[in-house]
Amino acid sequence: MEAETSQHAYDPTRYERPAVTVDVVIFTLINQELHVLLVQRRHWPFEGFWAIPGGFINMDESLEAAARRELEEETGVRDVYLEQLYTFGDPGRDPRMRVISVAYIALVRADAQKISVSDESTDVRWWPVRALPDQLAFDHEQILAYAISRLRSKLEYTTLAFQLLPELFSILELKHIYEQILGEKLDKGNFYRKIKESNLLEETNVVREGRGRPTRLWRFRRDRTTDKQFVFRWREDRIDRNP
Amino acid sequence: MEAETSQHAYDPTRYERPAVTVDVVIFTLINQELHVLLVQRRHWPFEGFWAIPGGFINMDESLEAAARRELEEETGVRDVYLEQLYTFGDPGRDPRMRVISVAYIALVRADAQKISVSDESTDVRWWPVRALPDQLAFDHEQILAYAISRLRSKLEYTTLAFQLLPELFSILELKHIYEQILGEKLDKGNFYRKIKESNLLEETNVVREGRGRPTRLWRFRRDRTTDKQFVFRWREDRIDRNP
DNA sequence: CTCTGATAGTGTAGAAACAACACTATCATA
DNA sequence: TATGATAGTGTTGTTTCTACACTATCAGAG
Repeated sequence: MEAETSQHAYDPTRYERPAVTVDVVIFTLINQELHVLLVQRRHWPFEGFWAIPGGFINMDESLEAAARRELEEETGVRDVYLEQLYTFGDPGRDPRMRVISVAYIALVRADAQKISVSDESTDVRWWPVRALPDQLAFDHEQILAYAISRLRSKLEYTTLAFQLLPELFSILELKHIYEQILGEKLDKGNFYRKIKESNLLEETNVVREGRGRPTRLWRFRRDRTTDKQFVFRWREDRIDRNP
Repeated sequence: MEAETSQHAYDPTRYERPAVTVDVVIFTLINQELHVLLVQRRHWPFEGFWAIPGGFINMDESLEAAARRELEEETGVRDVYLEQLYTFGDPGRDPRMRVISVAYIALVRADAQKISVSDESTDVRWWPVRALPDQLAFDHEQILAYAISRLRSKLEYTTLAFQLLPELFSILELKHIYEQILGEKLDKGNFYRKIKESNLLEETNVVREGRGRPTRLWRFRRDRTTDKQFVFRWREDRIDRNP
């Protein structure tokens, strides 16, 4: 039921309204390592602290559209993977006013990482998730921790990882991403088998020359005619608890 | 970054704000069948339509507190399982104004199901999820469908089902819940083994007399010293896609 | 030209998990 | 004491997982 918990029919002036923002946790791979985009705040509160990029929603755009707008403002990237993460709305999380923040996760390809500093921030940069700033603005540590945990757990039963790779890639590069995000080593042979059997990849005849034997490149099969789920193993931390 | 996408430092009057509501999809078991609580709307818009209970958030309560308040208003129940589901905020989902709705899932025990009609609704009742009203108010069909799908997928890798049972229950009652929510028959022997091996249950010496052999009752082990994940199988629809 | 190191990719065997279903156990009541 | 009903266990063939040994193909060193 919407807008009618009160005793009488709706009166739009009766309720004080919180502000609603959209924050976007933007991940990418740089040198095979998982990074996240943070902006350094110019103003009070949390002046000088690093924060997850975000902003107010417009009244005529959907939440996802707002997230895409933010994403494009920060990175110039369109058409990336975007997923709603969670909505954070504790009173007092912003000292200025009540703010409800709908958090999104975005995955940006390794080959599209130009970023731009806005007027509201003094700096923008990619931070490796293994070495983040000590403190973030607002409750953004909590948001970021939850985003990383969600990313890990989703990686195991979705095709998310492909969103981080360029069009063509080798199977061992893919394995490297999994190892990065899951934070553990995977068996080469078993990885090969699983990814091949999953039928998620399409072989190309592109080959990359390197030090050893030439590397066959593959692309993600987008027609989704996959035979099997692509799952590594059952893991405790698959459980995607709320924050 | 909060509240600072504009060109200058924050001016609270500059932005129009959406209304924010919390909707709670409340599940329970009645006669071993999964039911959901819906209220029938008294006023425009969607007068006479069934809707998910919900209401505006207060400025000084957290989102979860608002959800618990709604839940208690509708069912008089406290201390139930409550989880944030998703935030729905498309413009136009409410004809009166822009409404952002944070949806929650609640699981209510089978033995606590008293409900009360509020002034805003003409009726409240439990609907079996297998036979819901044809049309719901607002975008509530979408919310409800997503809630059911989330419930199904979470059931397989969490201990959610225990939230629907009374303190003591038999293993076959538990199996019945799983069958209800997953919508498929499970093998008795395999279920026994899995649930026993999971070490999630604690044997009691309470026995229920019935038609055949007496039934041993169990309780959910809350100390969480579980050896193993409790998982039925890998299923396609485990993937918990966004709506 | 052949050795070596580096990368790519395959084979395999033991272990564990799964699924199907047959089987035993214990009660009430006819 | 037979029968039906519910509770609970055993068993077996199949699939999946994991660890790790193995083969393959290249560049460059000697």
